[in-house]
Amino acid sequence: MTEDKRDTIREAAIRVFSEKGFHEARADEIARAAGVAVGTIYNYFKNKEDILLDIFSTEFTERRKFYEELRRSGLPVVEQLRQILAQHFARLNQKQELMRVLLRERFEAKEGFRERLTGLYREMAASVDQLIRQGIEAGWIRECNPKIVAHAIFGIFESVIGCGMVYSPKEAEKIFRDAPQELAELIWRGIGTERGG
Amino acid sequence: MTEDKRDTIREAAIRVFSEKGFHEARADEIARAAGVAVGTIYNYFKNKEDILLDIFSTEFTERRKFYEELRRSGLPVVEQLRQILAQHFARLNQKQELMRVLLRERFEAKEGFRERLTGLYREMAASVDQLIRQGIEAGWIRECNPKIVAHAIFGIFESVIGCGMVYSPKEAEKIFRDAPQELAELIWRGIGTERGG
Amino acid sequence: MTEDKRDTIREAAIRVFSEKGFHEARADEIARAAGVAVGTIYNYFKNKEDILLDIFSTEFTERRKFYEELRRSGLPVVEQLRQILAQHFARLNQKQELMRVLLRERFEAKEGFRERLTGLYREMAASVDQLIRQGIEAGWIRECNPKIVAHAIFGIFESVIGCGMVYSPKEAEKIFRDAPQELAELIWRGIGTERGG
Amino acid sequence: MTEDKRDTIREAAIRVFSEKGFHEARADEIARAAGVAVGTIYNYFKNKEDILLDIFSTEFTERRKFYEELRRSGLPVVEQLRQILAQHFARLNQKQELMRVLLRERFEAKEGFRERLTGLYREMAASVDQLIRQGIEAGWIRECNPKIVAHAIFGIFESVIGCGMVYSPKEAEKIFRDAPQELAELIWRGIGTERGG
DNA sequence: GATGAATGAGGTTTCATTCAT
DNA sequence: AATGAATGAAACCTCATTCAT
Repeated sequence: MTEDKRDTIREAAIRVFSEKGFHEARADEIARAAGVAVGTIYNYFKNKEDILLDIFSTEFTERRKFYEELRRSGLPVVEQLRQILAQHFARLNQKQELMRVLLRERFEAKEGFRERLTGLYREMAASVDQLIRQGIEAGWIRECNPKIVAHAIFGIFESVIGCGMVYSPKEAEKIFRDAPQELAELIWRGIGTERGG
Repeated sequence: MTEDKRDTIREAAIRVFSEKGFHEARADEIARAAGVAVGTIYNYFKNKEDILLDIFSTEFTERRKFYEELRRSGLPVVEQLRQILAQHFARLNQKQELMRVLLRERFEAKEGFRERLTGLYREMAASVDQLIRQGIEAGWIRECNPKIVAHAIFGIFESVIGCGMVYSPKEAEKIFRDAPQELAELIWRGIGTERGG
Repeated sequence: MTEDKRDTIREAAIRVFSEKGFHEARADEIARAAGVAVGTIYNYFKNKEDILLDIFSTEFTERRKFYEELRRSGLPVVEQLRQILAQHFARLNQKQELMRVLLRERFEAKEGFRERLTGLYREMAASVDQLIRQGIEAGWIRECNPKIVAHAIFGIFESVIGCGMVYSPKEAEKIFRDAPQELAELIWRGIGTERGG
Repeated sequence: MTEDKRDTIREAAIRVFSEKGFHEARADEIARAAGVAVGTIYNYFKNKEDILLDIFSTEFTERRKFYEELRRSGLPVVEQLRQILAQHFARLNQKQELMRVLLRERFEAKEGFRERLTGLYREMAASVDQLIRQGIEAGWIRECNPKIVAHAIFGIFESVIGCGMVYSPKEAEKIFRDAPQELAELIWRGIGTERGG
């Protein structure tokens, strides 16, 4: 099946981008990592940037789906937020390479390309923003600027990836293990009301 | 004076890197922005990477100095942390372009280069880490993993820059204005004990 | 076949190097001479220097093979030397451009590169050196310092190329025609014993 | 005195050219070797090429003077040739760096520049050529093509320099010591008549 | 006359992308 | 659909030369 090959290439690209960064990643390295010829990449993607965009939109499509399901779930707001945190921390562990790529290349600057990335980003933040608003209305979350706080929460997620790139694998492993609890605690205390969290 | 020229070039590079990102920034664009010829850049810097490294180490040297002065100040730990937050938020506003560069290029991956950057990063995080430990001992900060929390705090700072890059200038301005209070609040609630903060 | 292309590029480079000298030869000129794009050169050679090295080692490999065959031929020493002279003079005519390159660039000085060239050179001289020693033992060649004389013989060969570069083509042609006899005579008288040569 | 400075620079250039070759020699390296600023070089020489040309013409002017004095000396032809050999071998030892430069850069190819160098070269060869003709007429030198032989003699001189560049300093020293006798012998036997040499 | 910081033309090399097989 | 050799635009950087001091 043809979608298979596209996936293979994307996954290979994630590994290479994660290792070298988008700009230092060479097309033939991605090809080698994917076990195909360079030319094959261009049968499935318009160009290198297109792979990166696909990585982002694949991930963000999944997230969007998750947010929508959550929204339709009818669960209490606090529980929804709790699940978002849980979900994010889980992915940080399971998909470290992907997360590195998303973290690093999120501000990729080429004309027209960045707009699409930031668009995806804004949309994702908006979901959390909305949830926070509802939490405030419901009295579970203290009065705050939901947009700023939503981004701060993502900033906290990203700090974990950052640690993973800055410390030795051994130290990083410890951090990855403890971060979910630590940071969920930080966030809940940070945004909850006295009766909430 | 010759240090002037080096500064001029570094400042110009910050503007261009901030706009285009390190990899998309062309040497002659930096030169034009600095009002010098391309060759002149290379009289002051070994290569393009060397400029980026200089940007980081100039900034991080300043930060280190600030941390050290603070440490020697004898101020209570909470006050020290408060000043660090204040200082960081102030810089976020005053030096947006510089902060963008630091945020974006912090994981630049070229062999040997990344090690130096991450070294600077670790060192900076260690200062805050230590402060948190002292805060815990003094009973102003709740029991937590200081390393993880230190990085989370930087993640929160960075989320502001991220906002600045994702939203329109007008929206960004609002965010930059409100973020310091909002996020200081988030952090204090997040890490303080009941009696602290 | 892919070896074809490498050969084509090497031959083109010989023509350009011979005309302009290694340093004045531009990569795109070599490409044009080879009828390929610049990039193609770098699919077959690491860099410009690598082409030059390849020119030398291709030629010197051939020479070495010739010397070895001769050595195994069981021919009398004098006959072997005679054939070496004949062979060299023949090549001076047939491969003037190549010989110019070998003459000119033989002392190319870049770190690590020169060592490889001079190594090839020493080896070639050693073959003749050894032959001269045998000739002395056999009584066909007068007592002399074989190493110095071996190099002198190569110096004599090279003087022909030098002529070819210093005089007009018409004059050069005459020189190339007469040099073999003239110089073989010079050499035999110079090194032979009364009964030898 | 101003001629002093010009000499200083030329001598420094000889050292650097001899070490690195003309093309790899940097202007500021020459300046450093001469103990002057780069700019100073250009007060005395039009450009880098001009220094090389000056090296050649200084040397060749001296040689020409030597040849002319010899010609006017009224010495027998054989003695004149003997002195030329002696003189050349002496210089090989005393001015090794200079000789290396002359050997290496003699075919330097830049348009218009090479013509001037080869002109100097032809002229020098012509002197020996003429001497050989006289030697033939006088019956001291065997019938031969004087132009070819003249160049061969220079080729033999040059082979000594070549040795000096190819072998270790220790080996080279031995060669330099023995070469004059060895090669004078080679030349005399090579070109002399039975009663001559 | 001496200086050396500034200049900028130009060369080597890389690497994303194409396209004939 | 897959291949990978060929392409050539484009970027970094060098370094001979200049000229204001």
